[in-house]
Amino acid sequence: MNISDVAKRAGVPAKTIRYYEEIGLIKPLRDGNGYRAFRDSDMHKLAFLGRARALGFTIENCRALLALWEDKSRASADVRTIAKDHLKQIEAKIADLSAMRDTLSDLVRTCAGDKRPDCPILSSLGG
Amino acid sequence: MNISDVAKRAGVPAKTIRYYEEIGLIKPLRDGNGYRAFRDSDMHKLAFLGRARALGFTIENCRALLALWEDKSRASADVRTIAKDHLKQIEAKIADLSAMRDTLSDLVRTCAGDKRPDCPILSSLGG
DNA sequence: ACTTGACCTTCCAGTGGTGGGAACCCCCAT
DNA sequence: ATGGGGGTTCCCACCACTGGAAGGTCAAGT
Repeated sequence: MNISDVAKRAGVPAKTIRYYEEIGLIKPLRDGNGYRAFRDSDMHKLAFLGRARALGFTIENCRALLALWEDKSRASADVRTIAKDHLKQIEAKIADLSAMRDTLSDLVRTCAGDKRPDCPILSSLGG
Repeated sequence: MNISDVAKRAGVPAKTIRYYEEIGLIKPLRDGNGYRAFRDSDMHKLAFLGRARALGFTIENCRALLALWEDKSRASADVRTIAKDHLKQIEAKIADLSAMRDTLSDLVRTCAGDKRPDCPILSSLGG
């Protein structure tokens, strides 16, 4: 399989695949002409990575998860720890954004939004 | 005022202040020795920027908001448009993160997290 | 006068995870 | 032989900083 085939099948852009090879997440073989030759196992890894990234895991977490996935004698506790930590971070980010949203929607609601210069949004930012 | 004073007072790191000058958000004067000499107006701008950034506005939005803040004949509609757009983006991000959180918390809940290798998290990522 | 230490300055590099594009190679059909 | 659509490496850009090195300046203490 060439890179564009595996990109389509795994749902990961070719550029990203090259990057993942560069940082050692995958190690595709090479054909005589220098082209990357992807095995099914490479494609499965890439699809795994695509799904993990879609859940917001960092690359380093992905690396750890991939290693656990490959390790048939892993303890699910190790996986769960990573996922739980990540979940916590996501929840923290949601909390931050929700606070911003609340403040902002208050400001947007109280701003007339007309031709006059009076603006609670600017007043609030001005202190 | 020197940079560390204004940093403390405006609540913006000195490094960030230098960066804001570099990209033209503020234009502090200079003393004979080359030190930046901040006026009160510079500090107020920096405090404004700090609050806008805390609400998640991009630098370019901050630049626009700052210009409107300075413009005493602005229309509040222009401010409101920027804030509303930004609010929409925040809400979109919250939606994305919430979807991740839901999926992740399901997976974390169904994972035993013990010494055994069976793991719904990895199964889900594996496809 | 000298030293110390806390400031200040500029400049350069790196972050994360791609995306864009240049310059070049390879293969196949016409 | 030519064209087009693959592939390759390499470097730059993004966003908004952050860290660090190398060196100038200032005020206080000895």
